[in-house]
Amino acid sequence: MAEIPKAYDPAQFENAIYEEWLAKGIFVGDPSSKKKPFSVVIPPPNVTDVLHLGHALNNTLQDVLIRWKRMQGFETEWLPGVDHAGIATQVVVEKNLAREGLSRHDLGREKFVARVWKWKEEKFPQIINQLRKIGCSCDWSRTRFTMDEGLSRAVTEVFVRLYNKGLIYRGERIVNWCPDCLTTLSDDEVEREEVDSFLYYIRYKLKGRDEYLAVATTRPETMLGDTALAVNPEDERYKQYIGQTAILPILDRQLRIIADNYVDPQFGTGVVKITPAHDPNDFEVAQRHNLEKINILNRDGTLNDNAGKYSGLDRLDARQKLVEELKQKGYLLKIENYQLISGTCYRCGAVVEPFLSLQWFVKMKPLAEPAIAAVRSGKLRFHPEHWVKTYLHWLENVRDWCISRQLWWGHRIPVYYCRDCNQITVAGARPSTCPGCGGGHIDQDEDVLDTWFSSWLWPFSTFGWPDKTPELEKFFPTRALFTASEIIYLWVARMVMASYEFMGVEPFSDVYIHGTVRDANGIKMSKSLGNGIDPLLIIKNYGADALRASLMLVTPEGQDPSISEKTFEIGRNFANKLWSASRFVRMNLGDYKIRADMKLDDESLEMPDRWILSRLTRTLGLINNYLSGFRFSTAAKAAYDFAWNDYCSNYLEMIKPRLADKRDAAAGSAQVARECASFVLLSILKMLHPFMPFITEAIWKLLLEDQAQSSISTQPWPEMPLRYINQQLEEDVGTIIRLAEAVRAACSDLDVPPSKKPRVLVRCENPDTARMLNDHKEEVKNLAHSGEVLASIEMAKPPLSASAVIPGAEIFIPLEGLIDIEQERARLEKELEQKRAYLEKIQKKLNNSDFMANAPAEIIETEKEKLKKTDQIIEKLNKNLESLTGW
RNA sequence: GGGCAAUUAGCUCAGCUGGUUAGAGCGUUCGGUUCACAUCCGAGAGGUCACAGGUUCAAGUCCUGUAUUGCCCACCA
Repeated sequence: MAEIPKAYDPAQFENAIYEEWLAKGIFVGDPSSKKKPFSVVIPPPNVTDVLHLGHALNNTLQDVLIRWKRMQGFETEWLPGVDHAGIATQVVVEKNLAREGLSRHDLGREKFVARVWKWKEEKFPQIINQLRKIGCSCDWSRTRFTMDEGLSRAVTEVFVRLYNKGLIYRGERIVNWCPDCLTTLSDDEVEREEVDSFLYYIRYKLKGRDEYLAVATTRPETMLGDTALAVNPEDERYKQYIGQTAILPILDRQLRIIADNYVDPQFGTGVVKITPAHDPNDFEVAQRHNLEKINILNRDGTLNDNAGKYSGLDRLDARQKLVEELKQKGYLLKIENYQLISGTCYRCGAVVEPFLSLQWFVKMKPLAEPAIAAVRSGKLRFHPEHWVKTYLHWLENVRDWCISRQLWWGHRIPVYYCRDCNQITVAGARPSTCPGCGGGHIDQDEDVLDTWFSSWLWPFSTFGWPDKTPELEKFFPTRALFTASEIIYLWVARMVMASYEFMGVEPFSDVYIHGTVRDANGIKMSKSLGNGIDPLLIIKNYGADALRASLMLVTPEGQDPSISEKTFEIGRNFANKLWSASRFVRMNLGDYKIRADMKLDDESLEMPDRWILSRLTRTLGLINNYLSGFRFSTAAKAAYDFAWNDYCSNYLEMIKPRLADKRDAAAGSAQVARECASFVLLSILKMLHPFMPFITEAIWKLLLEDQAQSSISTQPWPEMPLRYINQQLEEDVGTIIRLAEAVRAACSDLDVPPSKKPRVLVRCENPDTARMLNDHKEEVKNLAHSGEVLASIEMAKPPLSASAVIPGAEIFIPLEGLIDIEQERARLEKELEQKRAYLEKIQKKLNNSDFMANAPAEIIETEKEKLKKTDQIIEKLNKNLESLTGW
């Protein structure tokens, strides 16, 4: 019989095991299966770059759930894929081009897009490979990309449908403009930060009068686009000026002075310059008052001809020069320091400019309603629950979604313009002739769609929508979505909206929001900071299971995990423990062969066997509960504790002699121990498999030589009938464990070397305990690292012995010649002191008449019981202490 | 300016619906080459549960306020 190799070396087996899973087709979901479906779609990673630790966390969580459900007998489908990530990818590729001294304009649209595709062809397989290394059980036969043919068709279909329904419109609006990326940004793509800036006070002369009105502004250069001044209609200071005309300094443009409630009299001077083309508020004011909108910016952030002599300058340079001129000509009153909230491009960091342009929008209010109702009615749940507030806040205040982007990488907007008659056609395919005039001069809209316009369809477009496919039928709606909180608005809420609009149902029932991975200093891991950890490096150094188990064990539910490379030792050590324990069981099997479907003969089980089965049954119940409630970390810890403490430290230690006993007389007992140890080990492998798929599969194969063809991945999830839970047994073994601990502690305190193997005498309070201990001397000896054990109700304390008290029993360890009286006295006194403090605490409680009057009877009873027991223990400690005097 | 979360041992975190002497891992101290595992085993030290009030017989756990940290949202020029 082959033994399990001594060293746990994950690199030896991980790749081969993954290949085998693939070859067996275990991960492929079958739409024609009769089993109940359980599906998850991956949050498609951006094709911008390879995966980081955050992805490892995100995907491990999904894999744990999917593997658990697969073992539970569901038809599972975990659909993988990658996102084209519009602006993000375009920017990355442009930066790459820049190193060759080229811009995208040097290449032209077609060649540039080809270049991005090339990037995608490179990164895509790398990302897939990483997911495989991590062990993700994705259905690779259904891998999708947001710009592949099918998904592009879905995008066009959705655009056309929404347009025809009146939910997509084209309009002139103030949008966020990135002068470096040369595109519109949605509000969600603009990052806001406080910056130290200035508030400039400028005076505007009134027409035909020698009076001035002072105006405060943070962006003085925008005055070149002013078309009015505004005051609050209730502001007594300025009422008299309403309807008059002011003169714009430098350009001498005539500005109406209007009244609008938007103006806050408390802020600045109470007079606001109105620049309709470059401020969203001013735009609104201009609409109300029918003001002219003068655009002073070019797309690249330089000023245009409307700026007069400042034309051609960058807006920030122009600001300096203009302020200088205002100062010289006496228009500048003062400059104050001011904390400004500045918007910057989330991709390139450039200062975003409010910019008047013609864009495509989605009307969001009607789409938001069912998405709000879904959460209110409980059809859609968040874990942790508090995220519903974030979700609802956004949906309830949702604004129309600007979906056009002036980029080259993305889905082209399916809108066609006739050069001859200006007719607009929105269609799935380019019309050959204009439906309006029959002419053939047709241009497609130059812009592409926001990247989220494809990802909001992800849960159903990936299954073939708009076609009615068997996959869609079987696996949609999906069950759970795993993501970080940053994209609750950008993605999660929009998926819910799209699903209700096009599928009439929510896309998933549970949203699990996990934290963001931070480094040991609590700083968010990011590429730019260089504090990231490469998952592949961790896999190389520690193994994929160590990576996964560590992430699961240390990631607090719903909070950010702090992770350093050392974190992965936890998982690695645990994997090693599991390996070693399996090896130990394996080497003691003799001729016994484990079968995957092995059953236990309950009748022949001995006490430790029945105990570990009781513990196993409880643990499985806990894990099922935790996983059902998306409490992954708690579930992982329960499995970890059971495997390490109950199974390795206590059970295996207790049965060691039985396992190793080769005498004929012990054959039966030894065989039962082998069977039970094997059975529980198999259960441990199964319960750990979702968390640590590789090592559990590897050990599975080593243990089940004859059935090496089977995979643990498709084994049924372990289930234990509740009758295996045995409270009395757990208490008895609890007594044994406490006894052993007391012996070990005494020996350690008194510097008795373990090799000494001292005898242990136990004076029990009742005969049952004594009988139980005498019946299980071997177990006690093994756990206590002691010599002979003898228990009775009238055990005499031998002279010169160490003593200890546990509930229900006193322990004496004869140590003739070894014991240091003073040491032992000190031990007992310390113990006594602790018990006295405890006693005092209980007494205080019981002396409180309010407590006695109000607390439930059972609580009072347990307190009284505690008092009694502690009192007895103190008495025994005192006696044992006294017995030390005179030596 | 709003909202959300967090604050428990040196570090990272458990502690569910209030009631056994507040736990784990790492680190630390001491002791161990017992033939599964030194990626291990055993023992110990280490906590006024951020602060201040309150509810209660009883609060780490519930309420209010404060402080600190982090995140999200926000068109006051």
